[in-house]
Amino acid sequence: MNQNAEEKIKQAALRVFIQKGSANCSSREIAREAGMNVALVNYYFRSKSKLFALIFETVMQDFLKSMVQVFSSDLPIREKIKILIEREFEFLGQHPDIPNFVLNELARNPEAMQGILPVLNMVNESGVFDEARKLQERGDMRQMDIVQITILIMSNCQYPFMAQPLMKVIHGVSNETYKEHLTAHKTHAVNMVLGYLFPND
Amino acid sequence: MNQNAEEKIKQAALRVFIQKGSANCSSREIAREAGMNVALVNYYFRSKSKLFALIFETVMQDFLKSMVQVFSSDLPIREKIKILIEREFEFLGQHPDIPNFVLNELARNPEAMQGILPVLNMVNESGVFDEARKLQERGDMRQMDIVQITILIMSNCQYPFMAQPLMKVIHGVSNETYKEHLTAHKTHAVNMVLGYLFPND
DNA sequence: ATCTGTTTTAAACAAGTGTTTAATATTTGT
DNA sequence: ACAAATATTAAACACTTGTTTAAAACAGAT
Repeated sequence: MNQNAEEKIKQAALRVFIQKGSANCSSREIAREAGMNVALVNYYFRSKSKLFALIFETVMQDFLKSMVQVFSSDLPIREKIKILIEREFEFLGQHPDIPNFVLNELARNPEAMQGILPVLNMVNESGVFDEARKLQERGDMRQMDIVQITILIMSNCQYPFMAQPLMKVIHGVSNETYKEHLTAHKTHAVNMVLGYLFPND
Repeated sequence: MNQNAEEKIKQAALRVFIQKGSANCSSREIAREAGMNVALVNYYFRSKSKLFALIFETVMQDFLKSMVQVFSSDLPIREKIKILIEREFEFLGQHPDIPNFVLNELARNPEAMQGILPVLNMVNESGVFDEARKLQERGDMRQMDIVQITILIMSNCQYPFMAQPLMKVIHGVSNETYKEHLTAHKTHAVNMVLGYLFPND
């Protein structure tokens, strides 16, 4: 049960932290979810905040891993963005509450950012930003700050998943039909974003 | 100091709840922020959860008020959407952390939705959804489920504000330059959304 | 000035929080 | 088999939580 216990606690912490947030859950709840004693949580991870920092980094890595993978490929940038959006929708289909979790934690305790700087550097180092800038200089891509392009893409990928509880109550749709809306929305997101970023096509 | 105290507590609660979330703050913190005793919070509002429900409803009303106002006007729907997006950006510029607050609370404790159903009905009763459906039948607007149109618009309005902490650390920009990006982004949101919803223009 | 109702406070309550300690159980190496 | 190291537990620590209680301060009316 050696590594098993540590891993069980990690997975329990992942579930509980994402579902409830770092502040709205207790160490005992994580231990209970893992089927273990409270003291064991601190035995392996020293403190609740250290455990959270670890989980948060893990989530950010999973969150950005497939993104960087797409960026590092040598596809034309149109394809990169298309695949990026499609992968994002696929990933978020399986982990729909991660964007809310990440943005909320970042908004509420800004110190959480310190631990994820190396993870975020992977994105910068992929060179995708420079690539886009070159395309813009050639006039193949709409003149638009890279920051805003990032916002544009992520808005149309992440928000649809984050807004599920709100949309369900506004339009009175079930979980299943909203999932159908999400898969249909993927196409709209791809077409709209690509159409706007590359108006010459 | 009669009504003054009650109002002071409400405003303090609004600030604290939005900044920290309903779970990550204490009644004593709200009382301290209002310059008063803890017991007074419960004297006026019975319990922390009742106070939160009240604040949450207030926020949702402010959040949707200007939206419904635009919907109820008799402008052409293109103009409605344009003005809607611009107002949304203006509103969020002054209350940038409300979307995160709302979506997070809705995601974490779904019972919070019960109290806001009447507020949300204002949107349905504005008739804007029916109006869009008629335009679609005439072929003047892209065939697209109303749910997805809602998602499309709100994504490009709200997410840019929600993602500020993440974007700041990804691109290493300051608060001021990000604000400039946001105002510039408003134009992109309007043009892209309108261009996609009304491809015949 | 006294009575009445309202507002405000300090103090206490039980329950839950993160964390530590010291004792017990279990595995590991020899 | 025994000893050392590791894993796990129950119990306690001081502290914060939401809420209640009973007393005090305050107001307005008579």
